[in-house]
Amino acid sequence: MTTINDIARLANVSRSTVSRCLNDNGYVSEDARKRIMEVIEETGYMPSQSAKSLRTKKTGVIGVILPKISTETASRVVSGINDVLQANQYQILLTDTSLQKTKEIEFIRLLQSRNVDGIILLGTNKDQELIQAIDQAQVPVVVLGQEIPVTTSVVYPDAQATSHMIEFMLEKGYKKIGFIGAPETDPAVGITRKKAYKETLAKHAISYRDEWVQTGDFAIESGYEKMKQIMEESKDQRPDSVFVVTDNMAVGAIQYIKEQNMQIPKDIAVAATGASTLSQYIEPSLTTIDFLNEEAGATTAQCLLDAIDGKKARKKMEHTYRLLIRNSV
Amino acid sequence: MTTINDIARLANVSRSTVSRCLNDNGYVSEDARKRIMEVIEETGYMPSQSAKSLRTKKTGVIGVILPKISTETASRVVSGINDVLQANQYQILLTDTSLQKTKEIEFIRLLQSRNVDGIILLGTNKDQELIQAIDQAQVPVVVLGQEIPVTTSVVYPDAQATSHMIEFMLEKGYKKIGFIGAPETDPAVGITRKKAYKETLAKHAISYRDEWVQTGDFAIESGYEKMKQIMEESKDQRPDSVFVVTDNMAVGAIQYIKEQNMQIPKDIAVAATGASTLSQYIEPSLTTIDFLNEEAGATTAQCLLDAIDGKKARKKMEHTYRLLIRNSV
DNA sequence: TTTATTTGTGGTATCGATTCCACTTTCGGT
DNA sequence: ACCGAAAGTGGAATCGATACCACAAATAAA
Repeated sequence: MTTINDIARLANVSRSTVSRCLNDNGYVSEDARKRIMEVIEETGYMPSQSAKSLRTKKTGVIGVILPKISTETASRVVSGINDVLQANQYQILLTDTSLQKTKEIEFIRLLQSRNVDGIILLGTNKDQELIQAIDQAQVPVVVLGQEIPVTTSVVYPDAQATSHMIEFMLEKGYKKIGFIGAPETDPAVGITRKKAYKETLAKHAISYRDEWVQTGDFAIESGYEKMKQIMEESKDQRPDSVFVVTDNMAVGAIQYIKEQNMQIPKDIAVAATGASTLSQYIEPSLTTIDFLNEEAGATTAQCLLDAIDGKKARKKMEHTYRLLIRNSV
Repeated sequence: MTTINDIARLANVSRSTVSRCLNDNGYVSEDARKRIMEVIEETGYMPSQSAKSLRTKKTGVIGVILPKISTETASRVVSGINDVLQANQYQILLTDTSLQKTKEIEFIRLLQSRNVDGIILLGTNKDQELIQAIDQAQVPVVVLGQEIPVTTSVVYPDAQATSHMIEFMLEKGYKKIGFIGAPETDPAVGITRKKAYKETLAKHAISYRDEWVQTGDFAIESGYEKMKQIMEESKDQRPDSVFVVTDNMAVGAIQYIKEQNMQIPKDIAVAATGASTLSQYIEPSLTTIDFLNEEAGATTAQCLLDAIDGKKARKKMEHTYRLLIRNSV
């Protein structure tokens, strides 16, 4: 591997001059610059980032912690993050917790030892240990998807969007709205959305029925199971519609409903959250909440870059959303 | 930031001893080890990877070059890669070319300047410049998805699987099989699969008809367009089935067929490639080729690790596949 | 007891860059 | 013709680790 010393020797200058030339700071004569560039061209020299960042304390690398990469939401978010980072000459160091919460903390430490300039965490919980790890981090950390007090977080408008969708269903004439939620370990999805569902019903003086409400685990199969449970446990008084907190579970729910030879949305309407590709092409196409994941990722990345540049606002940013009205409601 | 020198000072030893202790090589007394560990615990010290890798020439980072991360195939492959790498203490440095071929070469250089220990490239072409860049790389490069002569490549059994699927269709009684392919810039998908289609027809003495064959651009919409073209250009003698080289385009094709009020597979059967989630839940569920992307990613990662360990076989590995027989054929 | 060998430790060079400082040369202004 | 500033360059310290080497102390073998 050729180093800056080789370049200096071949171009007959000192390595200080080469460095100055490459970083465009300080004075370098046209003559010297030309010779240096030629030698670099010939040798195909590339400066060692390890050496550079040892000296400058900057790596140009951002750590990203994901619950699961092979998920449409995650990969979309990463895509948005990447767009912004790449435009700013940063690269992504990827880690995947496989949904293990302890790994989130582990990776925050690992990434720091790898000298990343900042960390983006797709949040799945608000555990005290996690908050502490974030608080103690030596580099900026921005969280997407959960509101974390000690740092900047970009959150989805879970409450607002859920409420909006429920009201849309009410307007459409559905008054017996069921709900398939997620575990409370995930505050944003598990708690906030359910709370918004309940509150919106209350606001419109619609009674809440326990047997219409179930909690799934994000898997498509779980949507199927929970829908089945709702229907079986409420034979006397069935819901006329159901709001599901993820598209995937909604797909499972639809599968069950179809198997029972019921019509969507005539016999039972289904609304969901996520705007997955699948939601668009399933039969019937799903009315769902689009959280614009790429955009959210981009925003998060921009927040991190701002934080790195010292504009540490430690703010909470609520992202936008839109309702995709299709054929399931 | 606390460094190894701080630890040495606080534990009353030299930094050599701290290093030996941390890397478990050379002799360290129980007494010294205990003191060092205590100090490390107290300070939360983490060794700087920049310094470490400047010295050792190893970063523990693998560069991954993707055509597009927000794609089910890519994210699945990355998931498989990550499983293997994480188990071996490696991290992924992610880059995304947004399908620009020049960026592949750019990233090969960029990743090297970032001192990655190896590179995995999800191949989209076999251009001479790319092959040259791979050949000149200073670190092992393993390519997935295209056969590149100068290095180890893991390839999907495009020909075999396509042929298998066409024969399955023939057995089912479809003799007028159309084809929606991809551009020839992608040799594996664009050339190999089409060649296998033609050869399999020939083998069974079935004539090939130009107006039943179209080339799309991977997008769902393009599948729709190309299916439309086939149907409109062959009004006199329509195909009774079509093989599509990606699931997404098949989804588009199905959409068009449904719009024409034709039945699948009764009026026209559709077979595809990719085993996407979508293919499973669309109506009718797609008969498709599953290339087991996670597994392919894992295999590729393992090949790279082998290459890093000096077992540079420079071999071609053909991955497995399976046919998923569902309801569209 | 003497001689090897094992165990334990610190000193120092090194990896490949950046950056500050000192020094020389060139040049414009008076 | 002189002086001060700008332009151009190299030397040396530094970043935070590793690893080789020399050496001392403890232990084992003769």
